[in-house]
Amino acid sequence: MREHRKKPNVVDVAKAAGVSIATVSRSFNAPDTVRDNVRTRVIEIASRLGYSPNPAAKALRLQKTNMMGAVIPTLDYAFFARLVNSFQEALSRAGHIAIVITTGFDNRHLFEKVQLLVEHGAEGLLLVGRIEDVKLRDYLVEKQIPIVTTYSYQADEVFPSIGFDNYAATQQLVRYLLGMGHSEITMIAGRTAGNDRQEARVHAFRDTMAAAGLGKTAHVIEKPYVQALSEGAEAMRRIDAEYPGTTAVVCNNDVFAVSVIAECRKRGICVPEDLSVTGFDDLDLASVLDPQLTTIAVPSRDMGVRAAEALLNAVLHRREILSVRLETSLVARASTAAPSKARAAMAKRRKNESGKRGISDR
Amino acid sequence: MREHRKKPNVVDVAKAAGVSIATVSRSFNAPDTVRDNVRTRVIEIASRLGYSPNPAAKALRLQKTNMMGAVIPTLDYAFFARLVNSFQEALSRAGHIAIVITTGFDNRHLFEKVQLLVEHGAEGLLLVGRIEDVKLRDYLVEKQIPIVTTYSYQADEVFPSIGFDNYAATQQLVRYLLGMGHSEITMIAGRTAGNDRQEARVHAFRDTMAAAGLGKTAHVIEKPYVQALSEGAEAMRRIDAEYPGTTAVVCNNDVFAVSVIAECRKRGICVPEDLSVTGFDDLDLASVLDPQLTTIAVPSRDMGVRAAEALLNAVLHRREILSVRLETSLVARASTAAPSKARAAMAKRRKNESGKRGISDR
DNA sequence: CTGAAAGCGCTTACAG
DNA sequence: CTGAAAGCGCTTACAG
Repeated sequence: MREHRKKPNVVDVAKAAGVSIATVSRSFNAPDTVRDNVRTRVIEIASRLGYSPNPAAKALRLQKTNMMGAVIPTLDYAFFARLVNSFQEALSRAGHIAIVITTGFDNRHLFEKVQLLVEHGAEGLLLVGRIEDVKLRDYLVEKQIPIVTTYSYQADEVFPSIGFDNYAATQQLVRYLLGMGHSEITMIAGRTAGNDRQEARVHAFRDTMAAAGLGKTAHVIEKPYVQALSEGAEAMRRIDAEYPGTTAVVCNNDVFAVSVIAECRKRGICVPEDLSVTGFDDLDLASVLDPQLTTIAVPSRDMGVRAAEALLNAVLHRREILSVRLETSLVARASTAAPSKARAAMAKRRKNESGKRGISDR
Repeated sequence: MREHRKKPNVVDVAKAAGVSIATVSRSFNAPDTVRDNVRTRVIEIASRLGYSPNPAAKALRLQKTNMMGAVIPTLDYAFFARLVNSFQEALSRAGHIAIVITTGFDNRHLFEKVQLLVEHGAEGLLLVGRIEDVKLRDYLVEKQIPIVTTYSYQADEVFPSIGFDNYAATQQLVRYLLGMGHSEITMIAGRTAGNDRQEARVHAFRDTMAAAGLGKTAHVIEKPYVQALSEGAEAMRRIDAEYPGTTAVVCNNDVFAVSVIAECRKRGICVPEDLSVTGFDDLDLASVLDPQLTTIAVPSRDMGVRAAEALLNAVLHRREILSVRLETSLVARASTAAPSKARAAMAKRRKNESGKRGISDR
């Protein structure tokens, strides 16, 4: 007996209550302009009929959807899940709602995804990282949609960013390792193509090593972010084979680091005695691993909340969105230590050899 | 010079192209009913003007928003993030989009959250777990919104569910431990109040232990899901103090398990030699921990995809949503082993004592 | 192939 | 305090 009743609208409620549709509307949206007993009856009847306002009609009339969009690489990586979670929470506190879509780290379709959100009514947009696609940039400027890019802070950009300085964070980390006495370091980076955050970190790494006269013993292995849990291990095997003098591995996310540490365990390499390992992001798990992970703490929650607030202010009060540079911090834990004598010696030997052979990683 | 141009609509495009608004609309929505050169020009002009259809107007006219809602406890737990991720991916493949909202594990406001989604245009809903709130149940029935509850499979429910059998999964796990020789086991459960999944697992645990004549040495500690990473450790400290005869700890999620293992390390308790530990969910990290975690693999991705498909079929083709019972599997890894002799002896001693003292956990 | 017109369900200025 | 009416921006049956 599943009859398909048409859902009731203002007209139905008005008829049932013996008032005009204006009064029905006002009973909900301007309660104090309606006589008490009338309002009470209208609301009573509306709820009995199972009335709820049609969102599309309301949005059309009010020119307001109360929805913000977020396009992110994936929710399967805790960092982004956390970002979206705080974004969404902050929005819903203001009666707004988040519509979210993922790119799967494939920015070729970023434009499409953005359009999809806009065509579904997003009034503002949270994106991740710098927008490289020129057509997308034009589109966003043209449409004048409030937008904030998160993750990387960048001055002098058309679009406001709420993020942190990836270069500085990596620099701090590398200097920390150098200070401990490491001289041959390998970075496991995500894909740098079209990814300003990874690019910045790779540059910071190379620059900092070069400044210390260690340009020759600064290696970079690029790995996709997807399947990070197996890619890290795979990278570790390459390090063992190609850069055995490495005494510290700088991973550009915590998941790579976890994977590297697991692989080390398998191979009998002790962390941090034989090899120091660092992560990036400071996911919750970083502090329960064995050894606990030295990493960069990144304000993911803060980014989400601030992005939400900025977009709300833009949409609600026409307020301009200002870029914000948030701080990161180096969290020194147990996965890093001074290189052991033996390893250091090996590193030195290696360094000389590769110097002779003129090996470079560029 | 940020003039605020009104965004162009069909009328603007029509004027600019010298056609009627009907032709503009048709150029996009029924291209082959418009003469080639006319259509080309219209589309050209539309894109030059930066036209894109107003989502609210379209939704109102078509009575279709192409949006599905998901209300979940949080995105900060990998299990739910994964669920939503696959849900959202499957939806967007069909040109639909997900709007998501979290409850923060507080189901008191579930009804509000559901309403928020509906009032923003959700045409179908993914929920987690059994719906206890009677008013919410009435509301959903009244509104006839396609809905699927995920996580727990339940026959004989008004609302279709796509999930698995929590009771059976836990039963399998406990039997596995019993088969190894464990006789005193403690379960760390999430809050059972208003949570059918936790309830089912606690029941399965008690029943299975009782059936083995071990009702007296089956302990349950209830902990909130939030901050699972510290709650697990806290629970472990209680186990050490209150149930020292415990030789196996059954954690109702992997994060509890990780936390327990970390606490054990701190206290010099060897896993699995001194203590077996199991998880639930089989998060990615379960296989890179040390020791690797014995856990229950749960089809979170599959749930998300199937929920999306079911809702799409319901909305697009009026197809009825059928409940689906998915399989879980026990993944036996290194965090479980037979109890050591010494521990077993201690467990036995403990058991006798508590038997004498008539201690029970009910 | 194209256009004029109706109507989706609201809210609100205007009039009373 | 209340109602009649306009209009938000679309799509589509109808007529030509």
